Amino acid sequence: MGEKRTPVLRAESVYRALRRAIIEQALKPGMKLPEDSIGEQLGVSRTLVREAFGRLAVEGLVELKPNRGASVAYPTLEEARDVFEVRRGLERLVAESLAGRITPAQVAELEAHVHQEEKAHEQDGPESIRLSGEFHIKLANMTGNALLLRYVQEASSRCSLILAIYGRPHSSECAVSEHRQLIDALRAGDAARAADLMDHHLRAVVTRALLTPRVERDIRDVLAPYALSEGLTPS
Amino acid sequence: MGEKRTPVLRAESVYRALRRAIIEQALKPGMKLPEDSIGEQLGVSRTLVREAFGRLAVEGLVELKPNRGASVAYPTLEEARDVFEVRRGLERLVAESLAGRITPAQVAELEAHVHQEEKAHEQDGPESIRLSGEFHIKLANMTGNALLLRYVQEASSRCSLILAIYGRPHSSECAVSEHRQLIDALRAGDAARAADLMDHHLRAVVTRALLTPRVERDIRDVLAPYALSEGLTPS
DNA sequence: CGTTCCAATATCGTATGCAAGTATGTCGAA
DNA sequence: TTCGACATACTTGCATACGATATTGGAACG
Repeated sequence: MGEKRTPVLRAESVYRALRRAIIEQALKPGMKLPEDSIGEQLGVSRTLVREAFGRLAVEGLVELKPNRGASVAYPTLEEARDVFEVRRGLERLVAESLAGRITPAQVAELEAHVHQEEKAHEQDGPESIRLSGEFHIKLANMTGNALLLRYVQEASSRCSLILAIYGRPHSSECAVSEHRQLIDALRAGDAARAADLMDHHLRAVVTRALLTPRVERDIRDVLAPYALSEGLTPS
Repeated sequence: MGEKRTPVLRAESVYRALRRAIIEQALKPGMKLPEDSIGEQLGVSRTLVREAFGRLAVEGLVELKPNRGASVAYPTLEEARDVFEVRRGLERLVAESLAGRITPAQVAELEAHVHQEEKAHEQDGPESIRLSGEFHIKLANMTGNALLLRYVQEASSRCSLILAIYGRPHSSECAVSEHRQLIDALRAGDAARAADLMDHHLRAVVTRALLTPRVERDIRDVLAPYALSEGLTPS
C-alpha cells in the first residue's frame, strides 16, 4: 500500500492542527509548547513546528519569547478588551456592507443556522458555543471581502482564548434572539440599524461573558507585584 | 572590539528587512523571492528566510505558492478594494476611540506632524508620502489599543503595495487639510464627526490615488484574455 | 542552614544536506 | 516545422546536526 504521504504541504497541516488545538482549548492558554515533543507528536521535525509557531505568533495565538520557546498566548485583560473593541469595529463593517446587499439565499442560510442554534441552545452543549461563533464567520464570509473574513476569523480565534481565561464557565455567549434581529435588519437593508445591532450584540457578549479574572500563568508575572510590595528585588 | 554578534534574533531582522524592502518598493510587487539568493544577500541561511516568508505571507505582503516559492504579493484590484474597505472600518474605530479622550500633548504632536507634512508637500518629495502614512499610524498608536495599531499598520503596508501597482505616479495621497479637520474634531470630542471625516478622507484617498490599472505580473494572467480572443486553449 | 557557583540537562537558534518537485533545453518522431 | 519525451539544472520541502542559551539539581562554601 504505497500510501501517498502528503500531496500538500505538511507545514500547513501542522499550522492548522495547532491552530485548532488552541481554539478548541485542547492546548490551554499559557501552556508551554516545546518544539521537540510537539514535532514528535505530529510526526514532523522541529523545523515545521517552528514555522507554524511563527505564523501563529503573528495571529496572536502563540507567544514567542527568545530562547525560552513558545507557549499558547495568554492575553491580559487589557489585550482582551482591545480584541473585543477591534472585533466590534470589524463586524460593524460586516453588517454595513451586507445590509441590503444580502441575497434571499443567504438570508435563508442564516436563518437555518440560527434555527440550529436554537436547538443546540436547549441542550446547552458545547455545540452552542461553536455555532454562535460560526454565525459571525458566516456573516463575514458573505461580504465577499476576503481580508475582512480573515480579520474576523482572527479576532474570533482570539476571543476563544480570551473566553477560556476570563469567561464564566459556559454561559452561551451569543443571544440567539439578537442574531435574529440582525438578520431582519440586514434583509431590510437598514445599514445603520444593522451596524448598531451588531455593536450592541458584541458589547453584550463582553458584559455577559467577560468579567471574571482568572489565574495568571507565568510565575514571574504573578509574583512580581508581591516581590515589589515586600521590597524584594526581582533579578 | 568584541562586537557583540547578535543582539537579538536574526530571524526577526530578516523579517524586518524584507518587510521594509517591500514597503519601500525596493522589492516590487510580483517580484520573485528565491530563498538562497536572499539568504546569501542578508548573510543568513535559507531557514531564516523561509521563516520570514511565512510571517510575511500571513500579513499579506508575500505570496507563497507550493513548490514554486515566494514572491512579493501582487494584490488584484478586488483585493485592493477589500483592503481599503477594511482600513476604513479600522480607522473609523481609531477616530471614535480617540475623540474626546485625546490629550493636549497628543494634539500638539499631531499638529507638529501636520506642519511637517505641509512643508514637505511644497517640495513634493517622497517625504510627503511617508509622512501622510505616518500620520495615520500615529493616530492608531494613540488609541493605546495594540491590536488596532497592528491592524492599521498591516493595512497601511498593504496599501503601499497597492499604490505601487495601481496608484498614479505621485499624487500625494492625503490632503493635509483633511488631517487638520480631523484633529479639530478629535479635540472637540465629536466622535461621530471624527469618524465621518476619517471615512471620507480614506474614501478620497482611494478615488484620488487608486484608479489606474497597471501591468499584470503573472504572464499567465496577462495572456489569458489574448489566448481566448484568438481561440487558443490555455492548458 | 542558607547562599553561590557549577555541572548536567533540556531547549532553542541556525546552518547544512538530501530528496523531491519544477522549469528549461535538446533531440527525435511525425 | 511542430509536438512531445527525456535529460539537466535549479529551487523548494523537510530533516538532521551542532553550537548557543536557559533551567535544574546539587556540591562546596560561608
